[in-house]
Amino acid sequence: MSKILKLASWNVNSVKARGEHVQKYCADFAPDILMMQELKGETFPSEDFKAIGYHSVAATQKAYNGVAILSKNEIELIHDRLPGMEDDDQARYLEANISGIRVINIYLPNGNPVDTDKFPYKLRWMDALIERAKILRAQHIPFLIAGDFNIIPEDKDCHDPSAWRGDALFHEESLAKWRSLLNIGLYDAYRIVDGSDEVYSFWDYQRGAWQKNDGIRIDHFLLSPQLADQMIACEIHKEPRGWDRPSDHTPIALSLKLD
DNA sequence: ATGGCTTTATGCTAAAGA
Repeated sequence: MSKILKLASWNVNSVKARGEHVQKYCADFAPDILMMQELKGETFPSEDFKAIGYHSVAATQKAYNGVAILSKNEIELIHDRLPGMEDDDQARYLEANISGIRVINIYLPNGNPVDTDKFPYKLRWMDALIERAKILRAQHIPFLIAGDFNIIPEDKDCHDPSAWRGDALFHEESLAKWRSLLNIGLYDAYRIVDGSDEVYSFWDYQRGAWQKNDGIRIDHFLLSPQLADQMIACEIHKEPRGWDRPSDHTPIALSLKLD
């Protein structure tokens, strides 16, 4: 009898400001694992999630960044910073074993403006992620990388490609690193089933972007080959973006068949 | 007129997000 594991990833844009939304999402969708990014606070409200049946691990810092994993099953923390970026003081990486799977939650640097140090930092971070993924592939560990990648993979992943040319999210150098990551043998879960076009995961708060569906797909699940075989579904849950005082991102969800 | 956000913080302006 096989079991289904439901995972989701969501950039919440402050876990403090979005506490009720996260609780509602957990009640509605009941993910076994929820990965969150942009917690934006030094403390993580683990007790609030324990009260609804979730273990949690978090990497936090004051005001910026921050990532957390919630799980109904036990979590074995492996790394709370990206190997190869030991000097990085930004909270952007968690790696853990859950239910026999290596789960990696990332908040990949934005990289804008591209004429500042922020862009090379993004590229360096991606290089380290590629190296980490190569090691896990070589060890034949079934793993997935989920989170806010701050990468628009292709033209069809944004409403208006011309508006994003040269941006760090759509820059040739960023996309080259993205392709290197895929070429290790990872699969963009949303495209395994060739998910619908004009479905995005982020809409800017400004210029009526949500109302016009002027969005971008930058939140992703990358799967190692074995997990790609076990995938049942991958979909973007648009509803939370329409809630009152929402995050500017909406969750992406993945269902896996476990042996 | 049209579209002028949202969050955090040694706070009342600035920085960051994307």
